[in-house]
Amino acid sequence: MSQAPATSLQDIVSHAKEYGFVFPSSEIYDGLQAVYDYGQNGVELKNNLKNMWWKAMTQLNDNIVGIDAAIFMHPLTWKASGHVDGFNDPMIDNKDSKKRYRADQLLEGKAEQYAAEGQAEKAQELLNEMGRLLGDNNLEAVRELIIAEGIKCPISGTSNWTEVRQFNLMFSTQVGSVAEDSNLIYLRPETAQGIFVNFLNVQKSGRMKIPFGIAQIGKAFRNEIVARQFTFRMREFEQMEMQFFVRPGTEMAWYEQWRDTRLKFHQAVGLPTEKLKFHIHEKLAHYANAAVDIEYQFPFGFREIEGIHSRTDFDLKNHQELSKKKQQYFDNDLDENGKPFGNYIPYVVETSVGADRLFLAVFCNAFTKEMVGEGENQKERTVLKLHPALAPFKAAIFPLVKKDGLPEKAREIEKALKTEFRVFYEERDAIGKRYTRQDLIGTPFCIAVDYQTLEDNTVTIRHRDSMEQERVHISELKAKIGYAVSEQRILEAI
RNA sequence: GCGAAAGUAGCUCAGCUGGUAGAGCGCGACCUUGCCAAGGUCGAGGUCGCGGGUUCGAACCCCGUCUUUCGCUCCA
Repeated sequence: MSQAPATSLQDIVSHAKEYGFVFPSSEIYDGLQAVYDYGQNGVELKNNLKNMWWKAMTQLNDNIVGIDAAIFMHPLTWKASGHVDGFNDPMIDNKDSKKRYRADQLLEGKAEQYAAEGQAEKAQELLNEMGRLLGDNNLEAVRELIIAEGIKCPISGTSNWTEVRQFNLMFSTQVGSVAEDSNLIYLRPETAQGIFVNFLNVQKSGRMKIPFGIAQIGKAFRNEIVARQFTFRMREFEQMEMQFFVRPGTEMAWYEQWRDTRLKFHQAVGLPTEKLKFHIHEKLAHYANAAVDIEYQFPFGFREIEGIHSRTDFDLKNHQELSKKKQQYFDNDLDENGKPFGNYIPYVVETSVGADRLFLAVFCNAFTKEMVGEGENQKERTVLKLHPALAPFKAAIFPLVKKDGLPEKAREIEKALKTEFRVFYEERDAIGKRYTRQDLIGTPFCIAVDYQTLEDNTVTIRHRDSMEQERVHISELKAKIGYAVSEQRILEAI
């Protein structure tokens, strides 16, 4: 038995394109970097994943409801979230080493050096000056300050710096049909804020009691410095986020619970335990007091597919401040002294999955090259071993040959099944070729209609992963396929 | 943004020291065919990423440009 051939990301990218899962955006115009389109099979798989997530959140938890907020939001939203101030990093390159640094980090490093040398005052002065210049957006002065401080590139040892440039995380656009009157607004860089600004709307209209959650699936947009690794980093991507509102002080318990629940979800959709791990953030973002990523082992290494963050009351507190609208909740539950917990701004535990990353993880995991057959008949087979509930097509129906009434019989079966499952009918080419085509797109079952079918109404079901066949009566098909492809199997495993 | 490599049929790729483009698979039609990419016959499909230059002549040499991949920088 020879070894199964190694698979690379390149194989997966090619397969995704060849079989209608993912196409490069605007390919006829040479493409658009870091943007991809989902094809006829990709959209099915992605929709199935999104649907599983939606049900895992809203159907399995009676205290979680969903919303669908707009992509456009009031500009102050991004002031409150910290995206305007927090993610505009000034960048500078060293011309000799070609290394890029964050200008503020270079200056902070220098300040630390002063502090270590006992010149605390000088260190503070430098930081103040830097803060002032960055506040004024005076990038040229920041560069001059770096040069004046004699900061050198650790690699090249020179001060041959380029100008300082701003890295813009958010995409902006104009709202208002007349150019002069229009306002600059941003395409949302995360869906979370659509949930936060609707926190009270949902809480009041749904009579929600803490703890409760709001789930949302939607597009978000970010400028990436580099876009690599296929759909792992895209400028336009889709998030599946759930913000869970809790009483302050209870957030760590909920954080741990959601961390474990979310891991189970990824296992339930078919990602193997040994390819998943937690990665705990040591350095926390400006809004979090605890953060962990669920990482999947892609062909290019372990990478984040989901983040679970304890966001404290950072977002709601800032929205309250900027909007001047109270974001408080009155908690009627009684504390240990028998008094209501009363008014507070809830703490938030966030679970945030990249739909595209989950898709890529599931696709990479399903993509299998294996050797089948014995001796001289041994050959390579490529098969997408998707969880049956996620597969674009649930079953394919083939008449063994295109004559003698077999196609008519097969069409009858197709008609009976198509209202329940997405099925594929094909009568051309040799049946082996048809089986192979279905393997390539991950169809779990192939139903073959042969001469025996005409006599006793039985067909063969060929199983994708084992390639084994079993003969069943036509009347059993719905139950047999239905169980295998049911979402219930996934939801029960969470 | 820097460095390196690549761009030829739907896909994977070949194409020598410059001489008007090829294979395999796939695709379409027909014939054959009783279960794992089956055989046969015929057929469609390419201004060789784009623009310029050198040359009698460029897929090939030179310059520019775009796109992709890998590495570095960044990563909420």
